Amino acid sequence: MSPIPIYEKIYNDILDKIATKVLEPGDRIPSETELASQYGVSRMTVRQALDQLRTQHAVVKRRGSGTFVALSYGRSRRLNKLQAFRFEADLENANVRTDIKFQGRLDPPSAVADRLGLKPGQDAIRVQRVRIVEGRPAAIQDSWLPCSMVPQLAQVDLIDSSLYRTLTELCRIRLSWAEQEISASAATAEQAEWLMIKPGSPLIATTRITYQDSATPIEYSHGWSRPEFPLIVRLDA
Amino acid sequence: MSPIPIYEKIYNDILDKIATKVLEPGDRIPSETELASQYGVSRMTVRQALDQLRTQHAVVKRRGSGTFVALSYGRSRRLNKLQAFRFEADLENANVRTDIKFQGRLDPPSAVADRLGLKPGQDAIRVQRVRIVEGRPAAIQDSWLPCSMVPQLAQVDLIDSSLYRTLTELCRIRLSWAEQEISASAATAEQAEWLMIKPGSPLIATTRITYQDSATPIEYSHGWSRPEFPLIVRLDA
DNA sequence: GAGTGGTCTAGACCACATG
DNA sequence: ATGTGGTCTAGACCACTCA
Repeated sequence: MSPIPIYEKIYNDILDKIATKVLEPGDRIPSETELASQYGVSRMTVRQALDQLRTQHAVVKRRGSGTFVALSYGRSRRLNKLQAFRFEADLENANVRTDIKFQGRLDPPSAVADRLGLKPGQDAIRVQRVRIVEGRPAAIQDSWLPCSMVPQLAQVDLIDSSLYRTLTELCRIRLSWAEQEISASAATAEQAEWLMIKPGSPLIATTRITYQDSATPIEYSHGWSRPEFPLIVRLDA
Repeated sequence: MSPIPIYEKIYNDILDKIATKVLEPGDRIPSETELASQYGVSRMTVRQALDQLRTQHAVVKRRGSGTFVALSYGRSRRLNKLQAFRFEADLENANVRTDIKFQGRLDPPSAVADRLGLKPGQDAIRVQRVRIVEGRPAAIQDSWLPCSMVPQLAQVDLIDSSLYRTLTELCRIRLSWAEQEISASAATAEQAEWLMIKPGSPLIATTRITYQDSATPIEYSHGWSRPEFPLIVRLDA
């Protein structure tokens, strides 16, 4: 069997057609039977591709009527995908710079060791960054990772200053899921200085644990963003 | 064919077994082949049930090894489900009271009319509430709804003070999905008074549009919560 | 009535994990 | 070597929508 499943190919083909505007929001896509004969596969295989598209809200199915490109596709999947970890992902056309405040190996505080499941004596790597959008400081990101899993991270230059890209591309680590807590806080003196705002100003405060697989934490991080950079979440019934 | 699909029954059966601790986190559930013969159905039907469970993170599949009850099931699906709209949903054992500050029919400001897709002259209903948890004010919720869709809402008593329950149970409206923007803000004088905090204190600020179906808005709302009541989001690869 | 998606069958071969 | 889940087939009948 070919290395990539057929339904994956069908899925990608349709996603491409949406991205390149061959299929536009509201358009009907070929019926399941039609796609099956086009690709020379059985209908169940086509359905597998369409199910995947539906889960991601790329298409909407209407029984008796057809399958349609979702109206809102392209917007509104900001935070539900792990991809959103890349700070840049939501700011595609923006000019993003990064100021690395600290990067190195440390004995982690106990709160960090707990979240990462580290035993006493095991080191962690801390990466502390300020993200700058269009010349203005926008967010502070403070990440901790188990040293044993990514030893090289203590010295290496981050690809594009992106921890996400460095982990996936350089360290070959597959990020799987994350739990993120979102709150608000008043800027401390240091945060205020880094973000060029007044101490006490409200900030979006996030805490995140990212997992490699169902239960192995790979990153524990805190973030503080200026309110002009809100998070967007899509909720489903 | 029976009114409810077979895979739905299998799905519910397994979910029940998890809820009643017959199956505990980490346990292996019967193999697909085994379930197929137990229920007297084909394997594809069983897979449909299991896929549904996996999408909801109730189970984890491991190729060559089996299907297992997820370790974290029960926690961590807080904000991803529309059900989370019920303010109480995340505070199950907490004592929640509600102070209704305003409930009635109004000519909506243009920002509200825009989001709800109202034409000039069409009224809206505003419901402004303060949620009180364990005797302490926790959040302000300010909702706007199209009067034409829920005219009775102007006078009726909210079921349990829950807009979510009133809409679904009394108005028979099926909420479908929502887009929520999360930011932070400093408490105004009025907000500070209602929440019994100091003016200028940081608050979690949310803006939400809830839809009845793929594109019909039914609610536009703002919320301000004290930071002690963070939101939790699960992100997937 | 013709076409669509929803459900379901009874098989098959494969890649992978574990003993 | 055995058993698991991953992929796939070539059909089938049903419920629904729309012309």
